[in-house]
Amino acid sequence: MEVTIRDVAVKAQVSFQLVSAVLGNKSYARASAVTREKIEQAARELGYYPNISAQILQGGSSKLIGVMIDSRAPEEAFSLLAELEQAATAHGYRILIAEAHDDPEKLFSAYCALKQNRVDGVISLSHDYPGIDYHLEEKLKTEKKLVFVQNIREHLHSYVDVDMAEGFAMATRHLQKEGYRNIALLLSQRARDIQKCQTIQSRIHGFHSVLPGGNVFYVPGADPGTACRQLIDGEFKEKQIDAVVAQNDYIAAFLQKELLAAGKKLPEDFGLVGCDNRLVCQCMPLELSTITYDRKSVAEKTIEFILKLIVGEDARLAAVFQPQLIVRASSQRKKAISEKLNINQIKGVL
Amino acid sequence: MEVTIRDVAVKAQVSFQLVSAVLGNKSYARASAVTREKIEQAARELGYYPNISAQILQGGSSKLIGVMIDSRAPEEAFSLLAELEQAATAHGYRILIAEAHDDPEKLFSAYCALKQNRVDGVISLSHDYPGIDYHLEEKLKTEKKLVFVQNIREHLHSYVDVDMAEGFAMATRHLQKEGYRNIALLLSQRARDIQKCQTIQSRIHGFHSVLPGGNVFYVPGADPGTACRQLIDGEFKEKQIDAVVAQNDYIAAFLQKELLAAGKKLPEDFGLVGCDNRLVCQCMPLELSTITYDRKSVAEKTIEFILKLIVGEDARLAAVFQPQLIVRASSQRKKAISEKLNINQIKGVL
DNA sequence: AATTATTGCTAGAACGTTCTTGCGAATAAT
DNA sequence: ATTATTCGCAAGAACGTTCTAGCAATAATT
Repeated sequence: MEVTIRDVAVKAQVSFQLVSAVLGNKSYARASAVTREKIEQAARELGYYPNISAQILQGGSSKLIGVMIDSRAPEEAFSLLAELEQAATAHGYRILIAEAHDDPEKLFSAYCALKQNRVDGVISLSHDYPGIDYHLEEKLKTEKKLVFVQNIREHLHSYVDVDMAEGFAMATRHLQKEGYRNIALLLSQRARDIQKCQTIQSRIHGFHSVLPGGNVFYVPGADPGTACRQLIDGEFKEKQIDAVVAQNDYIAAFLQKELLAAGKKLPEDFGLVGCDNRLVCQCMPLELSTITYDRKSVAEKTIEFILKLIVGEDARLAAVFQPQLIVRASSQRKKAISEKLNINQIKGVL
Repeated sequence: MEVTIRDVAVKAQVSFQLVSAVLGNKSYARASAVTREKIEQAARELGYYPNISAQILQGGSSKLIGVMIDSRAPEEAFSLLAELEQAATAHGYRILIAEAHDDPEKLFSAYCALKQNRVDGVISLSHDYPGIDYHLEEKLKTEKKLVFVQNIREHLHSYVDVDMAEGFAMATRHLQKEGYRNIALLLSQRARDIQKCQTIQSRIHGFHSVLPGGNVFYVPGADPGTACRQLIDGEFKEKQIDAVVAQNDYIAAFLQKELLAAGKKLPEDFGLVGCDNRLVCQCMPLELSTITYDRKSVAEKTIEFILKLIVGEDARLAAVFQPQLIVRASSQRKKAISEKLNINQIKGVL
């Protein structure tokens, strides 16, 4: 069925071991130019390509990098995955995905599955599911070739992270400078109950570093629209909130929608900053300001780290990227007031 | 280093072959209850898990399904990938991803890489890159265990598709019923030059089946906003277009944004239907009507097919799912007029 | 001219499985 | 009471590689 090294050997009339040495151009391969050519031609004619399983079995590498990801993760995770894929292929590696739900047991079994498939290294991409990776870390104290992306810090393992605390601080300061008086933080409820969630905590921390004791609200991921409406009529009015930094762009977008429907003048009455710089920012009536980072850089650094670990570097590698604030119309109060920009521009809507 | 079957064997004081038989509970394994327990306990204590490479080598299956995907593909592809991942794990399989750019050579090399990794079957997920899969099909005439998703039909291989022609026809008919007089199709430019692109052609075909000779426009993916603005001021005005079915939700969203900015009364003056039912539909000021399909069903059918092919079913399997039209505010002209719905609702915007 | 190094190759062993065959002992069928 | 059958296990071989060792023949060094 399968073309093996032995088939090539008989065709080239040499030992199969020599074929292995030549085709894998090993340092110990000592073959004359003629035999070399004979072998290569035979391989070409037979359409030989090596059996990776056999190679792995005798001690080789799989050239596989395992990625643990929650398939129900936010879109960001997948766009990061795409970048990881790109970076990995650039170095001759492939990505093996393992489902990693928010259950620590499943996460660990995903890890085992990856190891069974002889991946050379593992990347943990599960976002927003706190406690889990911590659990995993407990179990994985001995694992060296593991990189956490955007979810763990100050632990045993290597990681690549984005300083979202700073990102949210930047956004809050920006809203202050634009003249908003009462800025709140709007988070997705999904993560509410979990105190240890790094991604949530850093957002809160960054926000409170600028506005100690500032209001934090939550909307459920399931129906953010109605929740926003209720907030606008209720707590926002009550506490005179006039600007929001949102956990992600979609929450900001839903809020913008409801603010518009409630008759608010934007961005004068209410300022908005989202997070992630998704496409939705640019197609909203008032383009959304947002906190973002360079996904390509993060992915490349992650691959760089895992490759270093694979070749045996015995260190805890860490990198933290600085996020970036993209200022668009949704938070430019001063400009809007001075230029009466949006008032004129959108006046004719209905 | 690694815990092998032999380690378990010495600990349980049996032959390693018996360990293999018992742990893999083979039909030919005949062991007494006591030895069985001894073996299992030894395995547990040593933390044994099988070496897949060795299993594959002796003829076993990798329990891997390869997916060829363009990592720069639209988000839909990745959400489908997530569903595939789910469905595959439900059957004990894992997903191995291979980068598949729009270059036929690279696509083929991705295929080879998957085969090298001994995947049991292959799924082609590359969207919107026409001609490629056709090329691939040429090269892969002999490959049986291959399923195309949403990009090829009427060819040699098995496929799962969505009848987007019908979807776009439905959308067009719906807009007609709502009283729009001059409906256009708005496509993404990226695919314009390629005549053979199935996904584009079926959209056009569906649109023209209802409106023969209806206008088709294109916007570049890079800057849809400005393009929409130009269309509104130019050709839409000229040809008195008053409704659009868009290739995807984002194009529809950008158009809505620009229509609002241009002072159009929506949905009375202009009707909009998008495609894919992404989150953006629901956070736009006027929620977008959209054409969608059940990604979960498509993914599950795909996995069902590939599993059938893997177990040796020698047939060309095909499934075509019917899309679904989700009607939201952006196309409900009659309702808006009769209820003066949005006029009142959004009046206060500025 | 004798020793040593190098070249060009073959042979053996190992990686960790699974499957087939074999072989005594216990059990069942005739 | 004798032959068949099943049970409980072990031994051998194979899957396709790579790596080390070894052995001639030739080339380089003394």
